[in-house]
Amino acid sequence: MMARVALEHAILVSLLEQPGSGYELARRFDRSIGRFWTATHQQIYRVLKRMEADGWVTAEEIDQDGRPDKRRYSVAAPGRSVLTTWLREPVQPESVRHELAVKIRGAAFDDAAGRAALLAEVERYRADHETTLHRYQTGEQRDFPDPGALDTGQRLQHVVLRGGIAYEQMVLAWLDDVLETLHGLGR
Amino acid sequence: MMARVALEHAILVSLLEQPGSGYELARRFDRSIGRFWTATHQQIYRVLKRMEADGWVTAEEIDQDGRPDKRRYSVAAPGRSVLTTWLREPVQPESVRHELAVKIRGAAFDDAAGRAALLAEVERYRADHETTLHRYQTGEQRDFPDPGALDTGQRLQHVVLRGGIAYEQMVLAWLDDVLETLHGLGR
DNA sequence: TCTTGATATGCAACTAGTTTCATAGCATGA
DNA sequence: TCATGCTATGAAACTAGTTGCATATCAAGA
Repeated sequence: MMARVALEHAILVSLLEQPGSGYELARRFDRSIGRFWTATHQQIYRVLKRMEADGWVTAEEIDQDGRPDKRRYSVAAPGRSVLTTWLREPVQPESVRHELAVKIRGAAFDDAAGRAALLAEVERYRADHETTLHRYQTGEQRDFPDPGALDTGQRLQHVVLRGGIAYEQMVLAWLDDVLETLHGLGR
Repeated sequence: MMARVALEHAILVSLLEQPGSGYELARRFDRSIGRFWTATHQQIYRVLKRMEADGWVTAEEIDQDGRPDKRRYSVAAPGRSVLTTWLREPVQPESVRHELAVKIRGAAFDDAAGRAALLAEVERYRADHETTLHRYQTGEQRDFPDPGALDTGQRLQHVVLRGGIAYEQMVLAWLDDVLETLHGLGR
């Protein structure tokens, strides 16, 4: 039993890369880690409590002046061994929840007004992905200016980021195809 | 409240395209619909019961000789109006759960043996995606041999399938990049 | 004959994830 | 001064999704 769990492992990786508070983790899940694993702050706080109780992570209270205190978490030895065990297990297929694709097929059962509304939504959605792509590309130039001079961890982070960039570029090209197809229905 | 729900909507679209039993839906979710929305047969049977109770779908008992009876579901008027309402709501960002990406970043905290094991997993994973791509391409040639002569529903299904193909091609190219990067760490 | 596998449906128990609400200090700008 | 927004954590209630088990028919092959 157990085996796929998942959020725990993403948190362990993130804390090994850089210890931090629940709040900081939530922001990372909105940014870098969130590219391939999403989580709300509620879930993160809950899972961190459980991981602390199980001895996978340790917490340190940090007084901050001007701001509320925070609890900085770090990975403990048992957490690290949980992670390495998990790393050697077979990779599960990625799971996709692509609402837009469902809506596009659903548009066949709506009228012209509905398809026009969908078209506008696709354009908004495209703009969001364009913003995301630019953010990734800016991050790449900032964090990996000299790809020849990276250590192991940085090279692995870089190849994952390149995956995010390739994904966004693919999505943008596909959305152009979708827009053209939706326009073509009207003719 | 309510609004994102989701599996219900994917089932409504699938049943509008073609009425069918829970079992048949589960197979479609393993194949075509499953490209962008996954669900187990348990979840599908449970949601179908609820949708039937809410009057979104109607069921018809079908006797089959040689096989167990089945219940064929069709979308009823209230279900159709639920769907069109949902179609006009803003599209939620797709949610990605990409375990492999977490493991790649995690590999920075494992030893050479762990990275070698990951490399083998990435190769197996790549073979799976190659199979998926071939299945999509075969399906495309079978279902859309003449892209000029398609009705609205088929054009929309086709553009979603092209998205699946573009996704698989992008994944394969990225996995080659990952393999090269993992090999490069050993040198 | 016996096993395996496909068709076909479902309950029960569990785990994961979301939403709503609450609290509290300080900074910034209108 | 007042509203807004960011930092920071959390409880409670709910919804969604997974896993394990159970059942039954029939076909195909060992």
